Amino acid sequence: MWDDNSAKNLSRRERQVVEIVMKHGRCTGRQIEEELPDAPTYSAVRSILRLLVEKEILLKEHVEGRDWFRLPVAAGKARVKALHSLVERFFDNSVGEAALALLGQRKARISAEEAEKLMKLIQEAREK
Amino acid sequence: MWDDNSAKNLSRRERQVVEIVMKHGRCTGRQIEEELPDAPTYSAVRSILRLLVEKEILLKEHVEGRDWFRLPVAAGKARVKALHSLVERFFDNSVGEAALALLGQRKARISAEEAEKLMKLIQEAREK
DNA sequence: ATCAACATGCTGAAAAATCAGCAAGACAAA
DNA sequence: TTTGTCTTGCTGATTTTTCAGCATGTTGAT
Repeated sequence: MWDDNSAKNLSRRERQVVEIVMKHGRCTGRQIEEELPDAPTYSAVRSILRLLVEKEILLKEHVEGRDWFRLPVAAGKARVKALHSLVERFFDNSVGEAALALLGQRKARISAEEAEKLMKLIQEAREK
Repeated sequence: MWDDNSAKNLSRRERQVVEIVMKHGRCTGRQIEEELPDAPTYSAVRSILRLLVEKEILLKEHVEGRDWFRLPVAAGKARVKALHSLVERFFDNSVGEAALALLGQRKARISAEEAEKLMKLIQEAREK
């Protein structure tokens, strides 16, 4: 299910960094430094990033004198993968149950546009 | 949002163990040893379990001469928590986006009953 | 009661992860 | 050019995690 480069085998800090990158799509080292809980020095952040790039878990692009880090796969794919894994592990592969849990949260708020798209998806996913 | 006992701050091995426990609801040390990738000795597994219990991330029940480990919260709550965490981490807290990703999967199939409930939830979550 | 086959907790060593300091490169302004 | 501010990679020390060995406790069969 998960190969060795997968998020499953990352250390705590590595995981935190990858999650930040996932959230934004792409980040600079400084951005990560800001968002990291109990942030260490920028040097330390760079060390972790260097490791992650070496392991090919992130890739680095040098643009206008700055390094940008992002996932080798499209962010969208990575997210879907994470979601899929969670549904498998905790919801016995039931997309419906997971969706219910997700939208059933009291503070769940979605835009009108999203609501419309969701309605359409539900119709499509509905078993005939 | 997350206190120090949260899954967010677990080390690699700790996380792996907690995930196995989550999957089964409750396990013995031997079960965990079996399912752990690159499993170390049983002693090592016990050490990790001892740590997790100490941190109150798992709790231990002694039944018929064996220790059983499980989550302190009910499985249902743990699921919602995991889902919530994923939405926070990967979807920038957007329930709508996560729901779209979830239901947008090609193989997503839901029952008519679920579809109905979901429609209702969407109406409720929709921003006026 | 004795033995074998388990289970368990503790301990300290080994390995991995984390981190700050430092030197150096790029760039812009003075 | 010189200065100041940003960037980056590397290094090795510190801290955390991981692990196996060992002593002890429990269970159940003979």
